[in-house]
Amino acid sequence: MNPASLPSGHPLIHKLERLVRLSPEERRAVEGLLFQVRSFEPRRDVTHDEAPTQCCLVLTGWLCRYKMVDEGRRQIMALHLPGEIPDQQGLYLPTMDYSLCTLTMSTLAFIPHEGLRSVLSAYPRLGTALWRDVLVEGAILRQWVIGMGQRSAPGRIAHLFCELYARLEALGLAANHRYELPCTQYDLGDIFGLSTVHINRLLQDLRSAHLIELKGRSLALPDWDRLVHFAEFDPTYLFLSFRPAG
Amino acid sequence: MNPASLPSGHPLIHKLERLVRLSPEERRAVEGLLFQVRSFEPRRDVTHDEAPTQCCLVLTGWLCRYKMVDEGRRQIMALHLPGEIPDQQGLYLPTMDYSLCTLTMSTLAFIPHEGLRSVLSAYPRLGTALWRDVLVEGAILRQWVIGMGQRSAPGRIAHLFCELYARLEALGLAANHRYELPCTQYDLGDIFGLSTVHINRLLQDLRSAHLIELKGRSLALPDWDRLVHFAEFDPTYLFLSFRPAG
DNA sequence: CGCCTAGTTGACCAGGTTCAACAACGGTGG
DNA sequence: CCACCGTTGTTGAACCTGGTCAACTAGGCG
Repeated sequence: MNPASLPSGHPLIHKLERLVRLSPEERRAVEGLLFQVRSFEPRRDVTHDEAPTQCCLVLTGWLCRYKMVDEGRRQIMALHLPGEIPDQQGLYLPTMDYSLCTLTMSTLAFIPHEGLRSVLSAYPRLGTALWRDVLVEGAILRQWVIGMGQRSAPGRIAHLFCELYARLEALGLAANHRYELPCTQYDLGDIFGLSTVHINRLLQDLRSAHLIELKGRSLALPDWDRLVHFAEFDPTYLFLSFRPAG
Repeated sequence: MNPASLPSGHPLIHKLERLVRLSPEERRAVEGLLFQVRSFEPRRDVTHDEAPTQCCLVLTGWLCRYKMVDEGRRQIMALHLPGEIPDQQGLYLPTMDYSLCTLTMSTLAFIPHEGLRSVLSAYPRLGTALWRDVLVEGAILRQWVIGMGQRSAPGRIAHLFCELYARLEALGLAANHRYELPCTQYDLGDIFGLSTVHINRLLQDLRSAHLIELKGRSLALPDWDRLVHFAEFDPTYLFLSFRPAG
Protein backbone atom coordinates (compact mmCIF):
# COMPACT_ATOMS: atom_id res chain seq x y z
CA MET A 1 0.00 0.00 0.00
CA ASN A 2 1.35 3.40 -0.74
CA PRO A 3 1.11 6.42 1.50
CA ALA A 4 -1.17 8.26 -0.90
CA SER A 5 -3.91 5.68 -0.35
CA LEU A 6 -3.91 6.15 3.40
CA PRO A 7 -6.77 7.98 5.05
CA SER A 8 -6.21 11.69 5.25
CA GLY A 9 -5.75 13.67 8.44
CA HIS A 10 -3.21 12.97 11.14
CA PRO A 11 -2.70 9.21 11.43
CA LEU A 12 -2.69 9.39 15.21
CA ILE A 13 -6.26 10.70 15.13
CA HIS A 14 -7.49 7.41 13.73
CA LYS A 15 -5.74 5.47 16.39
CA LEU A 16 -6.96 7.64 19.25
CA GLU A 17 -10.52 7.66 18.01
CA ARG A 18 -10.68 3.95 18.51
CA LEU A 19 -9.75 4.50 22.15
CA VAL A 20 -11.43 7.71 23.34
CA ARG A 21 -13.87 10.26 22.05
CA LEU A 22 -11.83 13.32 21.13
CA SER A 23 -12.96 16.81 21.98
CA PRO A 24 -12.54 19.40 19.20
CA GLU A 25 -9.72 20.94 21.17
CA GLU A 26 -7.90 17.62 21.60
CA ARG A 27 -8.42 16.89 17.96
CA ARG A 28 -6.88 20.20 16.97
CA ALA A 29 -3.89 19.58 19.20
CA VAL A 30 -3.24 16.18 17.63
CA GLU A 31 -3.77 17.52 14.10
CA GLY A 32 -1.03 20.01 14.85
CA LEU A 33 1.56 17.32 15.54
CA LEU A 34 4.32 16.90 13.01
CA PHE A 35 4.75 13.53 11.35
CA GLN A 36 6.53 11.97 8.45
CA VAL A 37 5.40 8.88 6.60
CA ARG A 38 7.97 6.44 5.27
CA SER A 39 7.68 3.11 3.45
CA PHE A 40 9.82 0.09 4.24
CA GLU A 41 10.59 -3.05 2.31
CA PRO A 42 9.98 -6.38 4.06
CA ARG A 43 12.69 -7.54 6.48
CA ARG A 44 14.29 -4.16 6.98
CA ASP A 45 15.40 -2.93 10.34
CA VAL A 46 13.63 0.23 11.41
CA THR A 47 16.76 1.83 12.70
CA HIS A 48 16.95 3.60 15.97
CA ASP A 49 19.44 5.94 17.43
CA GLU A 50 20.64 5.00 20.85
CA ALA A 51 18.43 7.76 22.21
CA PRO A 52 15.41 7.96 19.93
CA THR A 53 13.72 11.31 19.30
CA GLN A 54 10.56 10.12 17.60
CA CYS A 55 7.90 7.44 17.89
CA CYS A 56 6.75 5.26 15.07
CA LEU A 57 3.11 4.45 14.45
CA VAL A 58 2.41 1.49 12.19
CA LEU A 59 0.04 2.49 9.39
CA THR A 60 0.21 -0.64 7.25
CA GLY A 61 2.19 -3.87 7.48
CA TRP A 62 3.57 -6.06 10.24
CA LEU A 63 6.61 -5.34 12.40
CA CYS A 64 8.40 -7.46 14.93
CA ARG A 65 10.31 -6.42 17.98
CA TYR A 66 13.36 -8.54 18.65
CA LYS A 67 16.63 -8.80 20.44
CA MET A 68 19.77 -10.60 19.32
CA VAL A 69 21.60 -12.71 21.87
CA ASP A 70 24.95 -14.49 21.59
CA GLU A 71 25.93 -15.03 18.00
CA GLY A 72 23.04 -15.33 15.65
CA ARG A 73 20.27 -16.23 18.07
CA ARG A 74 17.26 -13.94 17.88
CA GLN A 75 14.27 -13.71 20.19
CA ILE A 76 11.14 -12.06 18.88
CA MET A 77 9.16 -10.45 21.69
CA ALA A 78 6.21 -8.92 19.93
CA LEU A 79 4.42 -8.71 16.61
CA HIS A 80 3.07 -5.28 15.83
CA LEU A 81 0.05 -4.66 13.62
CA PRO A 82 -1.31 -1.44 12.14
CA GLY A 83 -2.32 1.10 14.77
CA GLU A 84 0.36 0.13 17.25
CA ILE A 85 3.32 2.19 18.43
CA PRO A 86 6.11 -0.32 18.95
CA ASP A 87 8.58 2.16 20.37
CA GLN A 88 6.32 4.05 22.71
CA GLN A 89 8.79 3.14 25.45
CA GLY A 90 11.17 5.71 23.97
CA LEU A 91 8.81 8.51 24.96
CA TYR A 92 9.55 8.00 28.64
CA LEU A 93 12.66 5.86 28.86
CA PRO A 94 16.02 7.07 27.64
CA THR A 95 17.10 4.06 25.55
CA MET A 96 15.56 1.26 23.53
CA ASP A 97 16.53 -2.21 24.66
CA TYR A 98 15.42 -3.97 21.49
CA SER A 99 15.23 -3.59 17.72
CA LEU A 100 12.39 -3.35 15.25
CA CYS A 101 12.15 -5.06 11.90
CA THR A 102 9.46 -5.11 9.22
CA LEU A 103 8.02 -8.47 8.25
CA THR A 104 6.05 -7.15 5.26
CA MET A 105 6.08 -3.99 3.18
CA SER A 106 5.12 -1.37 5.73
CA THR A 107 4.28 2.28 6.02
CA LEU A 108 5.17 3.97 9.26
CA ALA A 109 4.43 7.43 10.57
CA PHE A 110 7.20 8.99 12.62
CA ILE A 111 6.13 11.53 15.22
CA PRO A 112 8.73 13.60 17.10
CA HIS A 113 8.72 12.98 20.85
CA GLU A 114 8.83 16.61 21.78
CA GLY A 115 5.50 17.60 20.29
CA LEU A 116 3.81 14.40 21.34
CA ARG A 117 4.95 14.74 24.92
CA SER A 118 3.62 18.26 25.19
CA VAL A 119 0.23 17.33 23.71
CA LEU A 120 -0.02 14.36 26.07
CA SER A 121 0.75 16.42 29.14
CA ALA A 122 -1.71 19.12 28.07
CA TYR A 123 -4.45 16.53 27.44
CA PRO A 124 -3.96 13.73 29.96
CA ARG A 125 -6.92 11.80 28.60
CA LEU A 126 -4.94 11.16 25.43
CA GLY A 127 -2.01 9.94 27.46
CA THR A 128 -4.35 7.60 29.25
CA ALA A 129 -5.45 6.16 25.94
CA LEU A 130 -1.89 5.41 24.89
CA TRP A 131 -1.11 4.10 28.35
CA ARG A 132 -3.88 1.58 27.95
CA ASP A 133 -2.13 0.40 24.82
CA VAL A 134 1.06 -0.24 26.74
CA LEU A 135 -0.90 -2.20 29.33
CA VAL A 136 -2.49 -4.40 26.67
CA GLU A 137 0.91 -4.97 25.14
CA GLY A 138 2.09 -6.09 28.57
CA ALA A 139 -0.85 -8.47 28.85
CA ILE A 140 0.03 -9.97 25.47
CA LEU A 141 3.60 -10.40 26.62
CA ARG A 142 2.45 -12.16 29.77
CA GLN A 143 0.47 -14.60 27.67
CA TRP A 144 3.64 -15.14 25.70
CA VAL A 145 5.43 -16.03 28.94
CA ILE A 146 2.61 -18.33 30.02
CA GLY A 147 2.84 -20.07 26.69
CA MET A 148 6.59 -20.55 26.87
CA GLY A 149 6.44 -21.77 30.44
CA GLN A 150 3.36 -23.95 30.55
CA ARG A 151 1.85 -24.69 27.17
CA SER A 152 2.87 -27.54 24.91
CA ALA A 153 4.64 -26.45 21.75
CA PRO A 154 1.66 -27.14 19.46
CA GLY A 155 -0.61 -25.35 21.95
CA ARG A 156 1.68 -22.34 21.86
CA ILE A 157 1.54 -22.12 18.08
CA ALA A 158 -2.21 -22.56 18.04
CA HIS A 159 -2.54 -19.87 20.69
CA LEU A 160 -0.54 -17.39 18.66
CA PHE A 161 -2.59 -18.11 15.55
CA CYS A 162 -5.77 -17.46 17.54
CA GLU A 163 -4.39 -14.28 19.05
CA LEU A 164 -3.33 -12.89 15.69
CA TYR A 165 -6.69 -13.68 14.16
CA ALA A 166 -8.50 -11.93 17.00
CA ARG A 167 -6.30 -8.87 16.72
CA LEU A 168 -6.55 -8.68 12.94
CA GLU A 169 -10.29 -9.18 12.97
CA ALA A 170 -10.69 -6.36 15.48
CA LEU A 171 -8.79 -4.12 13.07
CA GLY A 172 -10.96 -5.19 10.17
CA LEU A 173 -7.93 -6.83 8.53
CA ALA A 174 -9.13 -10.43 8.62
CA ALA A 175 -12.42 -12.30 8.39
CA ASN A 176 -13.71 -15.83 7.89
CA HIS A 177 -10.94 -17.26 10.03
CA ARG A 178 -8.20 -16.74 7.52
CA TYR A 179 -5.37 -14.29 7.11
CA GLU A 180 -1.96 -13.78 5.59
CA LEU A 181 0.76 -14.77 8.02
CA PRO A 182 3.98 -13.11 6.91
CA CYS A 183 6.23 -15.17 9.20
CA THR A 184 8.62 -17.77 7.87
CA GLN A 185 9.21 -20.92 9.87
CA TYR A 186 12.44 -19.29 10.99
CA ASP A 187 10.48 -16.36 12.37
CA LEU A 188 8.11 -18.70 14.20
CA GLY A 189 11.12 -20.45 15.68
CA ASP A 190 12.47 -17.15 16.94
CA ILE A 191 9.08 -16.30 18.43
CA PHE A 192 8.76 -19.52 20.39
CA GLY A 193 12.38 -20.30 21.05
CA LEU A 194 12.11 -23.52 18.99
CA SER A 195 14.19 -24.77 16.09
CA THR A 196 12.83 -24.45 12.57
CA VAL A 197 12.96 -28.19 12.18
CA HIS A 198 10.67 -28.61 15.13
CA ILE A 199 8.35 -25.82 13.98
CA ASN A 200 8.06 -27.55 10.66
CA ARG A 201 7.01 -30.83 12.23
CA LEU A 202 4.59 -29.13 14.60
CA LEU A 203 2.91 -27.32 11.72
CA GLN A 204 2.52 -30.62 9.93
CA ASP A 205 0.89 -32.08 13.03
CA LEU A 206 -1.53 -29.16 13.25
CA ARG A 207 -2.30 -29.56 9.56
CA SER A 208 -2.96 -33.25 9.77
CA ALA A 209 -5.21 -32.64 12.79
CA HIS A 210 -7.14 -30.25 10.50
CA LEU A 211 -6.68 -27.45 12.99
CA ILE A 212 -4.94 -25.22 10.48
CA GLU A 213 -4.45 -24.93 6.74
CA LEU A 214 -1.22 -23.19 5.93
CA LYS A 215 0.01 -22.88 2.38
CA GLY A 216 2.67 -20.36 1.58
CA ARG A 217 1.76 -17.27 3.54
CA SER A 218 -1.93 -17.91 3.70
CA LEU A 219 -3.34 -19.34 6.91
CA ALA A 220 -6.87 -20.64 7.40
CA LEU A 221 -8.39 -21.85 10.65
CA PRO A 222 -11.11 -24.18 9.38
CA ASP A 223 -12.42 -25.23 12.78
CA TRP A 224 -12.15 -22.13 14.94
CA ASP A 225 -13.94 -23.54 17.97
CA ARG A 226 -11.80 -26.63 18.08
CA LEU A 227 -8.66 -24.55 17.65
CA VAL A 228 -9.70 -22.19 20.45
CA HIS A 229 -10.33 -25.13 22.70
CA PHE A 230 -7.08 -26.81 21.76
CA ALA A 231 -5.11 -23.59 22.36
CA GLU A 232 -7.06 -22.73 25.51
CA PHE A 233 -7.41 -19.32 23.95
CA ASP A 234 -9.38 -16.76 25.95
CA PRO A 235 -9.27 -13.36 24.28
CA THR A 236 -10.06 -11.41 27.45
CA TYR A 237 -6.45 -10.32 27.81
CA LEU A 238 -6.57 -8.48 24.49
CA PHE A 239 -9.24 -6.08 25.76
CA LEU A 240 -10.51 -5.74 22.22
CA SER A 241 -14.07 -4.77 22.96
CA PHE A 242 -13.12 -2.16 25.50
CA ARG A 243 -14.42 1.29 24.65
CA PRO A 244 -14.23 3.75 27.52
CA ALA A 245 -17.10 6.04 28.27
CA GLY A 246 -16.57 9.70 27.39
CA MET B 1 8.04 -5.49 59.67
CA ASN B 2 4.99 -3.92 61.19
CA PRO B 3 3.12 -0.97 59.79
CA ALA B 4 4.02 1.25 62.73
CA SER B 5 7.68 1.13 61.78
CA LEU B 6 7.03 2.38 58.26
CA PRO B 7 8.03 5.91 57.33
CA SER B 8 5.28 8.42 58.00
CA GLY B 9 3.42 10.39 55.36
CA HIS B 10 1.62 8.98 52.37
CA PRO B 11 3.48 5.89 51.14
CA LEU B 12 3.05 6.92 47.53
CA ILE B 13 5.08 10.06 48.22
CA HIS B 14 8.16 7.97 48.88
CA LYS B 15 7.73 6.09 45.67
CA LEU B 16 7.14 9.16 43.54
CA GLU B 17 10.03 11.05 45.05
CA ARG B 18 12.37 8.45 43.68
CA LEU B 19 11.01 9.18 40.21
CA VAL B 20 10.28 12.90 39.97
CA ARG B 21 10.75 16.02 42.01
CA LEU B 22 7.37 16.87 43.52
CA SER B 23 6.06 20.41 43.63
CA PRO B 24 4.41 21.44 46.91
CA GLU B 25 1.07 21.36 45.14
CA GLU B 26 1.61 17.87 43.79
CA ARG B 27 2.77 16.73 47.18
CA ARG B 28 -0.37 18.07 48.80
CA ALA B 29 -2.55 16.31 46.25
CA VAL B 30 -0.87 12.98 46.90
CA GLU B 31 -0.95 13.47 50.67
CA GLY B 32 -4.71 13.88 50.32
CA LEU B 33 -5.18 10.42 48.80
CA LEU B 34 -6.87 7.81 50.92
CA PHE B 35 -5.00 4.62 51.66
CA GLN B 36 -5.24 1.65 53.93
CA VAL B 37 -2.30 -0.46 55.07
CA ARG B 38 -2.73 -4.18 55.56
CA SER B 39 -0.32 -6.94 56.52
CA PHE B 40 -0.25 -10.34 54.86
CA GLU B 41 1.20 -13.67 55.90
CA PRO B 42 3.56 -15.38 53.47
CA ARG B 43 1.91 -17.31 50.62
CA ARG B 44 -1.45 -15.61 50.82
CA ASP B 45 -3.36 -14.54 47.77
CA VAL B 46 -3.97 -10.82 47.66
CA THR B 47 -7.53 -11.21 46.55
CA HIS B 48 -9.00 -9.18 43.79
CA ASP B 49 -12.51 -8.57 42.73
CA GLU B 50 -13.15 -9.20 39.08
CA ALA B 51 -13.24 -5.44 38.62
CA PRO B 52 -10.77 -4.02 41.12
CA THR B 53 -11.42 -0.61 42.68
CA GLN B 54 -8.06 0.00 44.30
CA CYS B 55 -4.36 -0.33 43.59
CA CYS B 56 -1.89 -1.97 45.88
CA LEU B 57 1.53 -0.51 46.60
CA VAL B 58 4.09 -2.87 48.12
CA LEU B 59 5.58 -1.34 51.27
CA THR B 60 7.52 -4.33 52.56
CA GLY B 61 7.90 -7.91 51.40
CA TRP B 62 7.91 -9.75 48.08
CA LEU B 63 4.90 -10.53 45.92
CA CYS B 64 4.55 -12.61 42.82
CA ARG B 65 2.15 -12.25 39.96
CA TYR B 66 0.96 -15.54 38.56
CA LYS B 67 -1.63 -17.29 36.50
CA MET B 68 -2.93 -20.82 36.89
CA VAL B 69 -3.33 -22.93 33.77
CA ASP B 70 -4.87 -26.38 33.35
CA GLU B 71 -5.02 -28.25 36.60
CA GLY B 72 -2.36 -27.28 39.02
CA ARG B 73 0.18 -25.70 36.72
CA ARG B 74 1.22 -22.21 37.69
CA GLN B 75 3.22 -19.65 35.76
CA ILE B 76 4.82 -16.82 37.67
CA MET B 77 5.17 -13.73 35.50
CA ALA B 78 6.73 -11.20 37.81
CA LEU B 79 8.32 -10.76 41.21
CA HIS B 80 7.36 -7.52 42.92
CA LEU B 81 9.55 -5.76 45.45
CA PRO B 82 8.80 -2.84 47.77
CA GLY B 83 7.83 0.32 45.92
CA GLU B 84 6.09 -1.45 43.08
CA ILE B 85 2.41 -1.39 42.18
CA PRO B 86 1.68 -4.88 40.85
CA ASP B 87 -1.90 -4.15 39.86
CA GLN B 88 -1.47 -0.79 38.23
CA GLN B 89 -3.10 -2.30 35.16
CA GLY B 90 -6.43 -2.18 37.02
CA LEU B 91 -6.34 1.61 36.95
CA TYR B 92 -6.93 1.69 33.21
CA LEU B 93 -8.10 -1.77 32.20
CA PRO B 94 -11.38 -3.20 33.41
CA THR B 95 -10.24 -6.63 34.61
CA MET B 96 -7.14 -8.30 35.99
CA ASP B 97 -5.91 -11.25 34.00
CA TYR B 98 -3.69 -12.67 36.72
CA SER B 99 -3.45 -13.16 40.49
CA LEU B 100 -1.13 -11.85 43.18
CA CYS B 101 0.39 -13.81 46.01
CA THR B 102 2.76 -12.86 48.81
CA LEU B 103 6.01 -14.76 49.06
CA THR B 104 7.03 -13.28 52.44
CA MET B 105 5.27 -11.42 55.21
CA SER B 106 4.23 -8.24 53.46
CA THR B 107 2.65 -4.90 54.13
CA LEU B 108 0.64 -3.38 51.32
CA ALA B 109 -1.00 0.01 50.95
CA PHE B 110 -4.31 -0.01 49.10
CA ILE B 111 -5.23 3.19 47.31
CA PRO B 112 -8.69 3.64 45.77
CA HIS B 113 -8.62 4.06 42.01
CA GLU B 114 -11.00 6.97 41.97
CA GLY B 115 -8.86 9.39 43.92
CA LEU B 116 -5.65 8.23 42.29
CA ARG B 117 -7.08 8.66 38.81
CA SER B 118 -8.17 12.19 39.50
CA VAL B 119 -4.81 13.18 40.98
CA LEU B 120 -3.01 11.66 38.02
CA SER B 121 -5.12 13.49 35.49
CA ALA B 122 -4.73 16.77 37.37
CA TYR B 123 -0.94 16.31 37.59
CA PRO B 124 0.15 14.52 34.44
CA ARG B 125 3.77 14.51 35.54
CA LEU B 126 2.87 12.07 38.29
CA GLY B 127 1.13 9.86 35.78
CA THR B 128 4.26 9.96 33.68
CA ALA B 129 6.28 8.73 36.63
CA LEU B 130 4.01 5.74 37.15
CA TRP B 131 3.91 5.13 33.43
CA ARG B 132 7.66 4.81 33.43
CA ASP B 133 7.26 2.09 36.05
CA VAL B 134 4.97 0.12 33.78
CA LEU B 135 7.49 0.45 30.95
CA VAL B 136 10.31 -0.89 33.12
CA GLU B 137 8.10 -3.75 34.19
CA GLY B 138 7.54 -4.47 30.51
CA ALA B 139 11.30 -4.43 29.90
CA ILE B 140 11.79 -6.92 32.73
CA LEU B 141 9.13 -9.14 31.22
CA ARG B 142 10.84 -9.00 27.84
CA GLN B 143 14.06 -10.17 29.44
CA TRP B 144 12.05 -12.99 30.95
CA VAL B 145 10.89 -13.95 27.45
CA ILE B 146 14.42 -13.71 26.09
CA GLY B 147 15.58 -15.99 28.87
CA MET B 148 12.89 -18.58 28.27
CA GLY B 149 13.43 -18.52 24.54
CA GLN B 150 17.18 -18.31 24.17
CA ARG B 151 19.10 -18.78 27.37
CA SER B 152 20.19 -22.10 28.78
CA ALA B 153 18.41 -23.12 31.95
CA PRO B 154 21.39 -22.38 34.23
CA GLY B 155 21.88 -19.08 32.43
CA ARG B 156 18.26 -18.18 33.08
CA ILE B 157 18.57 -18.84 36.78
CA ALA B 158 21.81 -16.91 37.02
CA HIS B 159 20.23 -14.03 35.13
CA LEU B 160 17.31 -13.86 37.55
CA PHE B 161 19.64 -13.90 40.54
CA CYS B 162 21.59 -11.01 39.02
CA GLU B 163 18.45 -9.05 38.23
CA LEU B 164 17.05 -9.45 41.71
CA TYR B 165 20.31 -8.38 43.28
CA ALA B 166 20.44 -5.28 41.10
CA ARG B 167 16.87 -4.35 41.94
CA LEU B 168 17.29 -4.97 45.66
CA GLU B 169 20.53 -3.06 45.81
CA ALA B 170 18.92 -0.09 44.09
CA LEU B 171 16.26 -0.13 46.80
CA GLY B 172 18.89 -0.32 49.53
CA LEU B 173 17.62 -3.79 50.48
CA ALA B 174 20.74 -5.76 49.60
CA ALA B 175 24.49 -5.25 49.65
CA ASN B 176 27.70 -7.26 49.38
CA HIS B 177 26.20 -9.52 46.75
CA ARG B 178 23.93 -11.38 49.07
CA TYR B 179 20.24 -11.35 49.84
CA GLU B 180 17.36 -13.39 51.16
CA LEU B 181 15.60 -15.20 48.36
CA PRO B 182 12.13 -16.15 49.58
CA CYS B 183 11.42 -18.52 46.69
CA THR B 184 11.21 -22.27 47.15
CA GLN B 185 12.46 -24.52 44.41
CA TYR B 186 8.82 -24.98 43.47
CA ASP B 187 8.50 -21.24 42.98
CA LEU B 188 11.62 -21.15 40.86
CA GLY B 189 10.17 -23.94 38.76
CA ASP B 190 7.01 -21.94 38.22
CA ILE B 191 9.05 -18.90 37.26
CA PHE B 192 11.09 -20.67 34.60
CA GLY B 193 8.64 -23.31 33.50
CA LEU B 194 10.97 -26.08 34.74
CA SER B 195 10.32 -28.98 37.08
CA THR B 196 11.48 -28.75 40.68
CA VAL B 197 13.67 -31.77 40.14
CA HIS B 198 15.48 -30.00 37.37
CA ILE B 199 15.74 -26.75 39.32
CA ASN B 200 17.31 -28.69 42.14
CA ARG B 201 19.97 -30.16 39.90
CA LEU B 202 20.66 -26.83 38.22
CA LEU B 203 21.15 -25.14 41.59
CA GLN B 204 23.60 -27.83 42.52
CA ASP B 205 25.51 -27.22 39.32
CA LEU B 206 25.65 -23.48 40.00
CA ARG B 207 26.80 -24.20 43.53
CA SER B 208 29.55 -26.55 42.48
CA ALA B 209 30.70 -24.01 39.89
CA HIS B 210 30.99 -21.58 42.84
CA LEU B 211 28.72 -19.14 41.07
CA ILE B 212 26.22 -19.09 43.91
CA GLU B 213 25.98 -20.06 47.56
CA LEU B 214 22.43 -20.89 48.50
CA LYS B 215 21.57 -22.25 51.90
CA GLY B 216 18.01 -22.14 53.09
CA ARG B 217 16.72 -18.78 51.99
CA SER B 218 20.01 -16.99 51.98
CA LEU B 219 21.72 -16.45 48.66
CA ALA B 220 25.25 -15.19 48.14
CA LEU B 221 26.89 -14.40 44.82
CA PRO B 222 30.57 -14.84 45.70
CA ASP B 223 31.94 -14.03 42.26
CA TRP B 224 29.67 -11.32 40.92
CA ASP B 225 31.67 -10.60 37.78
CA ARG B 226 31.85 -14.21 36.75
CA LEU B 227 28.13 -14.63 37.42
CA VAL B 228 27.28 -11.53 35.38
CA HIS B 229 29.37 -12.84 32.54
CA PHE B 230 27.89 -16.30 32.78
CA ALA B 231 24.35 -14.91 32.81
CA GLU B 232 25.11 -12.30 30.14
CA PHE B 233 23.47 -9.86 32.50
CA ASP B 234 23.31 -6.27 31.35
CA PRO B 235 21.30 -4.13 33.79
CA THR B 236 20.47 -1.42 31.27
CA TYR B 237 16.92 -2.69 30.89
CA LEU B 238 16.20 -2.03 34.55
CA PHE B 239 16.74 1.73 34.11
CA LEU B 240 17.83 1.90 37.72
CA SER B 241 19.98 4.98 37.49
CA PHE B 242 17.44 7.00 35.60
CA ARG B 243 16.40 10.19 37.36
CA PRO B 244 14.49 12.61 35.19
CA ALA B 245 15.29 16.29 35.26
CA GLY B 246 12.70 18.51 36.89
C1' DC C 1 7.43 -38.10 68.77
C1' DG C 2 5.08 -37.49 64.41
C1' DC C 3 3.85 -34.67 60.79
C1' DC C 4 4.48 -31.55 57.10
C1' DT C 5 7.09 -29.01 53.89
C1' DA C 6 11.22 -28.50 51.18
C1' DG C 7 14.98 -30.49 49.22
C1' DT C 8 17.57 -34.56 47.05
C1' DT C 9 18.50 -38.66 44.29
C1' DG C 10 17.98 -42.39 40.64
C1' DA C 11 15.93 -44.51 36.55
C1' DC C 12 13.48 -44.03 32.64
C1' DC C 13 11.16 -41.57 28.92
C1' DA C 14 9.50 -37.71 25.82
C1' DG C 15 10.15 -33.55 23.58
C1' DG C 16 13.21 -30.83 21.16
C1' DT C 17 18.00 -29.94 19.00
C1' DT C 18 21.50 -30.58 15.77
C1' DC C 19 23.44 -31.85 11.63
C1' DA C 20 23.00 -33.02 7.12
C1' DA C 21 20.83 -33.70 2.98
C1' DC C 22 17.32 -32.73 -0.19
C1' DA C 23 12.93 -30.65 -2.44
C1' DA C 24 10.10 -26.84 -3.95
C1' DC C 25 9.71 -22.30 -5.40
C1' DG C 26 10.57 -17.69 -7.31
C1' DG C 27 13.53 -14.51 -9.47
C1' DT C 28 17.35 -13.38 -12.46
C1' DG C 29 20.32 -13.40 -16.28
C1' DG C 30 21.81 -15.57 -20.52
C1' DC D 1 12.88 -20.52 -22.52
C1' DC D 2 16.04 -22.52 -19.60
C1' DA D 3 19.86 -22.70 -16.17
C1' DC D 4 21.13 -21.08 -12.00
C1' DC D 5 20.80 -19.40 -7.43
C1' DG D 6 19.05 -18.20 -2.91
C1' DT D 7 15.47 -18.75 0.20
C1' DT D 8 12.11 -21.54 2.46
C1' DG D 9 10.34 -25.78 3.60
C1' DT D 10 10.91 -31.00 4.48
C1' DT D 11 12.91 -35.32 6.05
C1' DG D 12 15.89 -38.73 8.75
C1' DA D 13 18.97 -40.08 12.48
C1' DA D 14 21.69 -39.36 16.60
C1' DC D 15 21.85 -36.97 20.62
C1' DC D 16 20.76 -34.27 24.76
C1' DT D 17 17.88 -31.50 27.86
C1' DG D 18 14.51 -31.66 30.86
C1' DG D 19 10.07 -34.21 32.60
C1' DT D 20 7.94 -37.84 35.33
C1' DC D 21 7.57 -41.04 38.85
C1' DA D 22 8.92 -42.69 42.99
C1' DA D 23 11.48 -43.04 46.96
C1' DC D 24 14.03 -41.00 50.45
C1' DT D 25 16.33 -37.17 53.57
C1' DA D 26 16.52 -32.98 56.35
C1' DG D 27 14.41 -29.51 59.08
C1' DG D 28 10.88 -27.10 61.69
C1' DC D 29 7.21 -27.25 64.70
C1' DG D 30 3.36 -28.71 67.67
